[in-house]
Amino acid sequence: MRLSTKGRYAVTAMMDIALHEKQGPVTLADISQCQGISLSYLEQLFSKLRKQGLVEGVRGPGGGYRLAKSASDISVADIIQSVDEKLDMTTCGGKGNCSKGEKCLTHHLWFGLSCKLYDFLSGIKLDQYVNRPEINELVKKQDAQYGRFLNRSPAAA
Amino acid sequence: MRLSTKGRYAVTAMMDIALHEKQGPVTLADISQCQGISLSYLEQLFSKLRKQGLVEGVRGPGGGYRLAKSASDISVADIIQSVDEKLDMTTCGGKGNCSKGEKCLTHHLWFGLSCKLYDFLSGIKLDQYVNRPEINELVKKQDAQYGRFLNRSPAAA
DNA sequence: TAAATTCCTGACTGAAATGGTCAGGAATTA
DNA sequence: TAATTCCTGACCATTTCAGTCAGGAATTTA
Repeated sequence: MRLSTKGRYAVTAMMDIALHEKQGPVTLADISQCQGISLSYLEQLFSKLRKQGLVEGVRGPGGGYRLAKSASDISVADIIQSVDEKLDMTTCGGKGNCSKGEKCLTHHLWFGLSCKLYDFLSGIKLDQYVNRPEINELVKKQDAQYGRFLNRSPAAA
Repeated sequence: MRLSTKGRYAVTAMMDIALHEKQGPVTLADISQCQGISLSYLEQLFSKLRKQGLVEGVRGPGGGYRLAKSASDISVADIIQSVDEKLDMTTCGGKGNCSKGEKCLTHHLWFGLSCKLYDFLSGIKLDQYVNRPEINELVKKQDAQYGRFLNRSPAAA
């Protein structure tokens, strides 16, 4: 199992897109500036997110990334697994052959922990935060601050 | 937040001690052999666990490490925090000044996630696994396999 | 058609964390 | 005194993190 800032960057970026779904595709350049993440690093992360079918890219002016499924179908676990590989803490991958073909002493601990952690993170979907009033306040304020979506044609949405 | 194999090593080692509490102090050499963790690396981890008051060392022959509190008072969160620093996923340390003095877009997400994750891992105590029959089967089998606690004086316990 | 925009890919890099090695000292027991 | 075990600190190879750079492909707009 791995849970680092890499996964946090990915979730943060996905949140940014989810919060601006109505405005059409979101550019990585915007996310980079507003969330303080290097553009090239974002490109690496989105390459993985795209391959996992979480986002789709739109090229050309007015393009960017948009969610490939509904925000209610994208969980934190999905995102972290896309960039961080796995949420499994057993050494045996759940097979139970960790110690000379048998389960090691801590197999039950790690297996149970992995399952619960996965269930927990799977239960947190992007849309749970999109419609909160206090967050939408923040979104408006910060979009104005950075001048996002000012010269965008309405057709893009 | 960090959740890597380092924390898993620490929890695994603590579990080993908890499972052998009745036999007296457990040597790092035994843990190293049975759990497949480098002895010197264990020494580094236990230096931190000791400083956090989770274990106490007993020097000299017949020595080793024992739990400094009851197994029911030691959680997975305690152990991971001892070696891995923190279980906080916010960039601001919970202060809410992540974006120019205000909360960043994902503050609520990370703050809530950190709290829930901490509650979750805090709820898992070492003793939950010690008394399970299927685990005690494993312990006996593996202790025999490695010849643990054979030439130990009863006084040690 | 030309230019601008944006995604997309791959190679490369410095810094940090991981996981481990080694050497040696301190306390305790036999 | 000798053996055992904790304890400390320095050191090291490898991997991961996070970012840079260069350049190409698709698309839109002028």
